[in-house]
Amino acid sequence: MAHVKKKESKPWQSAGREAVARLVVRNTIPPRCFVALYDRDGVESIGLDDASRRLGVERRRIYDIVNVLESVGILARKAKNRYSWIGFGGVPMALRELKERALREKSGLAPLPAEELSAANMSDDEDDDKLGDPEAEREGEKLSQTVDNPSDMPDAPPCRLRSDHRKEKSLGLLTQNFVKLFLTMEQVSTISLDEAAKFLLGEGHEESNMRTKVRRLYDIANVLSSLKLIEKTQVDTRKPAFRWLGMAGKPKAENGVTIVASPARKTLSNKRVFGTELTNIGINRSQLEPTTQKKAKLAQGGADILKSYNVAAQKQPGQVNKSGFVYGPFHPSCARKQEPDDCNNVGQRAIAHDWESLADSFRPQYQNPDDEKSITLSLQMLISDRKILVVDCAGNRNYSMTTYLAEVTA
DNA sequence: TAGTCCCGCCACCCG
DNA sequence: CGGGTGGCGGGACTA
Repeated sequence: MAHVKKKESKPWQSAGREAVARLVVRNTIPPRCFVALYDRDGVESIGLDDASRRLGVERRRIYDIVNVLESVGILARKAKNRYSWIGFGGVPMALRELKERALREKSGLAPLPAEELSAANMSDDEDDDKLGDPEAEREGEKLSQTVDNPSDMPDAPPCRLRSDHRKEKSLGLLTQNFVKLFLTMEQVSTISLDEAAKFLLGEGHEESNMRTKVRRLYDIANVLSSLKLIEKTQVDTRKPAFRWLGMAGKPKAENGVTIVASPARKTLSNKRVFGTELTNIGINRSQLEPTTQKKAKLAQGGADILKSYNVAAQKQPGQVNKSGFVYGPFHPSCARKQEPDDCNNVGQRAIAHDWESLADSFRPQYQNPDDEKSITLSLQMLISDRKILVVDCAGNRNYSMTTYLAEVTA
């Protein structure tokens, strides 16, 4: 549709804008901040307004992030302005689903049941609920935004061309297609955004389309990088490429304890040799279907994807009852006001695995100044699946940092 | 200078 | 018509 935009340059956008001014105007957050905010116990429902307010960014930015997160199974849309948090437990199944679909697309097999609903046949709501739980799906019927057959003629063909066009260019679908590229390429371990754009755009694309697509891929890649699903590598001096990490980017020891990576080595220690991850399947990239054909096949809702694990993923074993913890001497009101890209104080579990950094940056305020002397935060962190226990130097008082951070960011 | 990505306009859709 | 959503591309910034 390529609407024509005539945007006047804002004064603060002019070439003479100072760097300081840009810092003030800057209105984005790293996606990891979003995840850091919500990836913990007790988070089940996410409001976009709430996210926008708590992260201090404009709503528009939230849309981009949640669309990508939804595409990889971390979020599920429940209703307008509301998402349910699935967490990283939802990623493996979402990836499996994507992989399976990519395989079927490649082999020309009949689509999965959910795929039989092409984007053209699917209402927005079905699409929205593709990652949702059964509860949300039932709710979806009430929230239906169907655009099918808006006319009064029962036999009239559905009129949805524009929405289809919009949908097929959606960031969510682009994310899934981008991920599928990783899941189906074999002979190369990395892919540049230019390459990805060419695959996703197909032949005969204009330069402007390419630029736009690459812009969007940057957006997506940044989110996926923050999730540690991919990592940026430098193929040559200028052209970066991205390598698939998959769930390998989320190290877990066999006993289920999250491995702590130090800030200095985390970018390396979290790596996994490409080609060994479960999600990397062997398909020659050259065998990828023509993009036009692929688009049609990819335009599916996948309403069955996460139904089964959605709820289960939110309640993982090994969790400690939150009520079993008591607050330490910290005052929960120590606000999380730091640099926009500093999310450590919001608490992270699976994205950064950077607990040491978290400990370093954690600066609690003490209700009683004497406590600061008596309680040295050695921050031994006993990490269960979703809990961090902060043990004081005496070793006899445990505080739930997760609980604490929940309060801080509330 | 190419790569990166912030930023917000505005089209689209629905109630 | 208003509000939610999000595609899109200009252009500032960075390496």
